Amino acid sequence: MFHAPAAPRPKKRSKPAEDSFCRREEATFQDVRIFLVERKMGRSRRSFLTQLARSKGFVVEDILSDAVTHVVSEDSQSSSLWAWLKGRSLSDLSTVNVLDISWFTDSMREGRPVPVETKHLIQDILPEAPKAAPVNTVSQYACQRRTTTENNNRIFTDAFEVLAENYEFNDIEGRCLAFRRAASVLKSLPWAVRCVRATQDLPCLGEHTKAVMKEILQYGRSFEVEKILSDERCQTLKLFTSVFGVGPKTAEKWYRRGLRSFSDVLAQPGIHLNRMQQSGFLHYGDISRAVSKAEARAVGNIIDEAVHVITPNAILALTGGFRRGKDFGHDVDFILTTTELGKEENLLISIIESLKKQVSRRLLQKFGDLWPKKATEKRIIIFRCLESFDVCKFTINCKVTFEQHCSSESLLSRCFTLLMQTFISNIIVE
DNA sequence: CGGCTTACG
DNA sequence: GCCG
DNA sequence: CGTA
Repeated sequence: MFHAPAAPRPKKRSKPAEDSFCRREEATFQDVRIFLVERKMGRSRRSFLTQLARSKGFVVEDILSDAVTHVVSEDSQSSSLWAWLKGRSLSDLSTVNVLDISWFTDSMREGRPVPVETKHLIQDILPEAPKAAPVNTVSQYACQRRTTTENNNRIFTDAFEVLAENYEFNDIEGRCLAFRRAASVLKSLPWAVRCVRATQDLPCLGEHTKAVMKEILQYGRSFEVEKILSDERCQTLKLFTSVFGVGPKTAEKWYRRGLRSFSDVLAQPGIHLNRMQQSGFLHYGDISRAVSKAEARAVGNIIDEAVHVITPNAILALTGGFRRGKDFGHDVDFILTTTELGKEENLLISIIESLKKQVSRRLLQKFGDLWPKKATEKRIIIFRCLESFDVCKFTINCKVTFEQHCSSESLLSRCFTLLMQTFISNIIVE
């Protein structure tokens, strides 16, 4: 064990405690002026430590002023300490050493102020970066913003989307994009904008967008937007582009031919619809209708079955809007994960083949007498099948669309009868 | 003043 | 239109 | 050109 030295230490630099070194000019260490933070330390311990330090020739200040060089605290919760320090109107906090009690005890032990080391420092947790910055800082990049379920700024985003669409119809892509971005930023806010000043630090909002917002805040409507909405050409182009397979160019072409309605288009002898547009008209109602969460889950179950026949260990997870808690969506997103590298090879193709057969089988069971006369599988399109994505070792990003025409009301059949847009994305192997 | 996502059918 |  |  350790034993106390038999003889007292020959000569410590200790001074008699009763001597008063309270006065600065008599202290040994003139350039170190300590302030002890009472919080968490307590008044009695503070006064004890003050006396101790002064007895050893240290300067201890009673009040926190610009004269203080070393602030010592027992409160290791730096955020609250720094918040308190910032509240004391010191001229320059950055020149003050903010120290743990360990610096003080080390210094007492040594009988002199020990050099300040990193271990002694109580550092401010990123000078108000995590506290104040996120409150009104919104990334200019959509992928760095939260995707919210709520849109607290619909009055503005609806207006922006009208303007964006109008610029798109007029082939002004830049401005179109700008208004889409502005709408996207406002959609990401967890709060409703009440005055233009509140948009001060938001990205993608500039002179024009803010003017529109100001107008809406003031009058509840935008003159510019209303003018667009009342425009016949815009209305017609909007109608035409609502058909799957019909974009701004085709819509414009039809409009210029004098066509104004679907019947005009369908009755027009010279118009030949491509496959996409044929599907678009054929399934117009189904495509327009939202997909419910129950339908999304049902679609998931069906795909899940097919997946497990092929790769029993693979995991299919709902993602996208439904995973975020949305009740309705326009598509259904999944992430399919395989357990081993290589298992994803041809998986998507196999699943699609399997689903094709399953669709036929199920519909045959359910509508045996109708099959295959009325319910005919039309096609399966694989839109994308890529091997890329930095974040994963391997991914397949694939959009699968297949359609099935059938007129049943049942949930199961609706999964197949509506144009089932299933976004099987990111087949990930980690 | 130029750029504004990218790939596929 | 907004941004770098 | 249209879709995702």
